[in-house]
Amino acid sequence: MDNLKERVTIYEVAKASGVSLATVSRVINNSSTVKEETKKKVMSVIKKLGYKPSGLAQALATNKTTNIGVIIPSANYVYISNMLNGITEVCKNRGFSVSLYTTAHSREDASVCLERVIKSHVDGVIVFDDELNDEDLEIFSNYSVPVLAINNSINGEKNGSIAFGYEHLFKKIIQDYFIKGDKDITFLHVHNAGRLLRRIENVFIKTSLEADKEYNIMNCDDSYTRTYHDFMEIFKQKRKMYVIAYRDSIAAAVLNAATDSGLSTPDDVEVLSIIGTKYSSIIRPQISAMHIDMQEVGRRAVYMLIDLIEDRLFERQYKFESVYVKRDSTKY
Amino acid sequence: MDNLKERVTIYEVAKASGVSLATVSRVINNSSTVKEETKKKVMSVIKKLGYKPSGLAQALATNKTTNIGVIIPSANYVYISNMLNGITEVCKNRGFSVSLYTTAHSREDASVCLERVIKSHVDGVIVFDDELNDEDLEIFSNYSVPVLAINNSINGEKNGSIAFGYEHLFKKIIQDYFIKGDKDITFLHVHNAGRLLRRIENVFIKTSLEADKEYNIMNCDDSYTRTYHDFMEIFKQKRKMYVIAYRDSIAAAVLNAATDSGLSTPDDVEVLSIIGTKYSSIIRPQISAMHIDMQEVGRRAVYMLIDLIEDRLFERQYKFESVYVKRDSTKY
DNA sequence: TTGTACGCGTTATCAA
DNA sequence: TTGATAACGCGTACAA
Repeated sequence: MDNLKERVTIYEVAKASGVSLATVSRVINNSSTVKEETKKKVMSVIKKLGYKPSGLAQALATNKTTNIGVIIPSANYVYISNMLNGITEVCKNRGFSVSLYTTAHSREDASVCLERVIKSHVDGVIVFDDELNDEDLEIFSNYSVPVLAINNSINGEKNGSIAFGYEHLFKKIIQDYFIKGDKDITFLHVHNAGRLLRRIENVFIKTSLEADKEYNIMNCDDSYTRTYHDFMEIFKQKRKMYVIAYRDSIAAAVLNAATDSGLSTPDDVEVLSIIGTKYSSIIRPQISAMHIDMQEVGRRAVYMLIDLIEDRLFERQYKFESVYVKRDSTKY
Repeated sequence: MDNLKERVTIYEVAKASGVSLATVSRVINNSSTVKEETKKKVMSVIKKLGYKPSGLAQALATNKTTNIGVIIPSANYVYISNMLNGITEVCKNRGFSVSLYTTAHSREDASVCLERVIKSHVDGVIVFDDELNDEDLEIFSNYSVPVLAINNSINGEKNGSIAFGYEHLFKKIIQDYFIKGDKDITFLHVHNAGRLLRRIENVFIKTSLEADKEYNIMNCDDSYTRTYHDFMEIFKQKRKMYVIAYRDSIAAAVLNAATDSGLSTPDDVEVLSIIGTKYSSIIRPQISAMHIDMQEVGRRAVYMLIDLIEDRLFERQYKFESVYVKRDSTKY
């Protein structure tokens, strides 16, 4: 047991196989032609010594890390981990490794996070954190790090973006409900849940005003338990509601509270989830929700980013349109 | 807009502030004492030029990357993303970055994955993938990379491990049910779901034999939809079952199928989920499940790994005991 | 086909 | 308190 086994370097391989380190380098990179004989010899020495090139030194020499950074607010949400899975899948196939950075909704945090990404020399960054603004992201342009922004606008030569089409569909759902529905609509406002929610909230307000309808905005914690308890109270008084929730777990809190208060869905209480996941159809009653395949978003993001890195991304913008799946939590 | 802005190096900072690069290095590392005056000058130049030290070059020089690798089968499961969140949280506070590697249940994949981790020069690895065996993990010892294995045994000087206490509790639950329960128990066997499930399955078989009870093992896909459909068929014939599912979504599939087949829970159908998450209590009927706080596991893993890296981890083993929470999907 | 020598951006060990 | 200078492990012109 060598417990202080030092890393084998290219130099030792060279010495052991009686060639120069340049030749070893050629062998491991399959670059210029090396005589078959020496190649075999070198390879066998590499195997025998268990030599693995240092990614660090390679990166320093080539100015490429084959490492991409992923910035997310938190790894804790289902739709984010779906996306993460798509990202890691493609990265693995394309020979990139993934570095994870979370901002956790804190502004001070964000700048520290960005600094670290710069330091780490990633070849490119996928940003899925709409609390980061253009100014924040500009730092990447300053260090010429390509950025692919998901659900977040960004300008610059070396950047691309993936947009989510929620607003248009959302507006249609609301308008449709104004025509056919029989309840006031309550929008659950979550503090610090990102700009996407705020944008949708604005669409909600605008659409309501245009249709000359009553509407309610209600503050709500981003926690299943708290929301459940809040609605247990609310349902003591209000017995008819159409509630718009940001995510499935919040929607489930409302639905469970309704059921536990003896209300029926969708007759008394209707709930729409904005960001649907697989849990939309697992939870009963099944939740009507808007869906975007986040795993596919993750995959696409990597494809685009790699093209960006290799300077051949021509379509800088990509849009994922959401799909509305009506289930049992709403009438329409 | 400089769109080909080169990275500023320590050398340029030195030149611009009229000192040697050694002094600049001292300033950024707060190492040996630098005259306050020159220090200020250098710092202002650093700010003006927007200099950020290259993590790569630092790592090469110091042989420390402040980067840890995390190996997981997939990012797509709730309990894994919970753990991931704990990991990233602590890493951020301790100044480490996180590189994510997934094996996705494929053996060929695994070795490629391990190679990459070695190449990337991480200071340590957290392995949460119980399909990786000791032999696989030995590669890390060979390159003296400290490993913290979660739910996976590992030996060696530079290693630590976190174990999950599921078996003992599970055995008690089963034995208890044999005494009070009124149904045969069916264990859902998922192909390739890891050794944890296999271990628990073995406990199940052994406990059943000891108690001289009937038991059933049933093959099952790791998919909500498929399992749901399978059980819709099963419930046409069998009307009384106690089912043990690996995770919440599978448990939910059984429960929903039961409900949709007109069966009642827990009178007709009882379901136990082995790895409970927050969805255990969101899904209705609420799922009786065994729980381990995976976020805390993630945090602890990082603490232990960093201690390992810094050679001061004295308690090499840590065990998280699971807790059984009886909810509405079982009688006991 | 192979080897020499320099560069990548740092840290660290000497002297000064 | 500072400045040369040698590592760190590799890629790559250029020369041979």
